[in-house]
Amino acid sequence: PKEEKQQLDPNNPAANWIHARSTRKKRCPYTKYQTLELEKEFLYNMYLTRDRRYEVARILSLTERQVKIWFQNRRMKMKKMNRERNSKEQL
Amino acid sequence: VMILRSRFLDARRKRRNFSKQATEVLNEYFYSHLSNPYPSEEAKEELAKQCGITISQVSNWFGNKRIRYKKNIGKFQEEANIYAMKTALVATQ
DNA sequence: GCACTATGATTTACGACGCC
DNA sequence: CGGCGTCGTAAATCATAGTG
Repeated sequence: PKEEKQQLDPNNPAANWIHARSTRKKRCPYTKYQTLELEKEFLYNMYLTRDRRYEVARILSLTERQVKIWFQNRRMKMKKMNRERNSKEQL
Repeated sequence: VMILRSRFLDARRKRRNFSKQATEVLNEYFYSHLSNPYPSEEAKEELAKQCGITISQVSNWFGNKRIRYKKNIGKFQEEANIYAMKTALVATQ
């Protein structure tokens, strides 16, 4: 039938899905203090103004880009937590 | 407050390994889609249902599997052969 | 029990794409 | 157009489960 496609790569199982950006900055875990301050700021408001972002970055010795991305990730985390919470309450 | 909160959140790291059958299902999908092991949202839903786990857990499993496979293909060769043979058997039936 | 590995989950950092 | 939004992911790391 139609299993010939599988045989195309026995030893080379299509390493096509190897992305790997060589220029990407290595992940560097934030300190407890940095995380705590970021969480406090997030509690205050989930979205940063430009000025708050500048301030937070300065205080925590992070770049504004890092702070921006941290908030983006944190919002996604919250969304995921809410999703799980909702599905549990449905039982 | 934040300490209590983080403790609560860390409790989620309590885990149990997936059942043998669930791992079986996930591996079958992974090795039969080795050229593109990225299940669609629908496929994830189906796998989650079959395995009795959440969609997030399916995503986590594939994320971990892809990177760990890529990092050491040799280590997974035997496993890959087993599942390749398994799907080949199914195809002949 | 203890050291070590396997494994599931979480955390940084982007690319792709969307909206204003 | 630029910049910040979400979404899905890579890769590293964390924390615990499993194993010898």
